[in-house]
Amino acid sequence: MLRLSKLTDYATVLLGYMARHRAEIHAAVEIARATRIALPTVSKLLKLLARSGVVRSIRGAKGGYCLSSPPDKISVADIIQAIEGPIALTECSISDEYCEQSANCEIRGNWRVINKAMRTALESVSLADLAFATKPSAPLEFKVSVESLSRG
Amino acid sequence: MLRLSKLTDYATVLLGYMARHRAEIHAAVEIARATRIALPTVSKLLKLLARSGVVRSIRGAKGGYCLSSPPDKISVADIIQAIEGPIALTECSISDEYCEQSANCEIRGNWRVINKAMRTALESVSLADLAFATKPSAPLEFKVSVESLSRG
DNA sequence: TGAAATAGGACTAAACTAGTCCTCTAAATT
DNA sequence: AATTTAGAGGACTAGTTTAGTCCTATTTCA
Repeated sequence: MLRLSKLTDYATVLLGYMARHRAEIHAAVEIARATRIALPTVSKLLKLLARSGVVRSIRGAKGGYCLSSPPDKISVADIIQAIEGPIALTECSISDEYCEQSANCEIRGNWRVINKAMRTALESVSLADLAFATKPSAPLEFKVSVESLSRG
Repeated sequence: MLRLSKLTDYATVLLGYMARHRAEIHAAVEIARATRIALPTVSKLLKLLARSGVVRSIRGAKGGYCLSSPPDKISVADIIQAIEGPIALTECSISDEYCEQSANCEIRGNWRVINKAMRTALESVSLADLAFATKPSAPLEFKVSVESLSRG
């Protein structure tokens, strides 16, 4: 239903914690305790996030994870992509398969534009926005402007 | 993966056909033939679209379906909602359940803003945009601006 | 060397999706 | 009135995906 997976939701929670306690190395167990997300799940998520470079892992005793960039340099799009793969609303926006019908492809060409806009929108919101900007005095601002995209 | 369902994709194809042949009543069989989507699937989709008022149904012999408004008055958001239900990236943006942790809820409060922005974005693109605006001379324009939303 | 961590991947149950099919109801035609 | 055409509504199924767990290997510290 145009829904993010639960795991991505968890990932933002867990990265939010890391953002609020930056410059420290956090073991998976610690993050699990702090966020009350089950340890195996936290582990899995951190591994995914590490693989795509959102967090850095330090192996061995006293190891753990830390954010690989400051929270305002990590976008929501980065997080989603780390957990769910490429952001694309429609199938053929990723895999450029043969479209049986030109009429359909017209439609899908335009879907591609919408996809692009979505991605841009999600790229414009940072982990810092998610993790910190919750004071009533500082509402999250959000602006996207995607114009005159030619389809390709 | 933040993906629309195949069915929604089909729905846009089939509504695109209807948009391009407006002012006519189309039986499900006809639409199925024209779009090369299997009849039972087309039926199912049209029923869903009828239920939420995107198309109007005419029962009985010589019956069929037609768009209930002009293509530029039907938004992509309408179509998605008809097929997939409410547009909300995160779970608790719909069902306002109890959040175990205030830290988590901060994050989720901000998700709500992003959801809103997404919805606004999808509301700003019409079926007409999808179905017609594919000429290289007329690229699909797309502009969203969501600012200073205070969280609810 | 032993303990503490992550890496990587296998595995499972539950949920969802896509797609089909069946019966019922409504309207038009004859 | 009977017949035919077409939608309404919902049940059902196979296949896929998601969420979550667990196991084994590897790395690092002490």
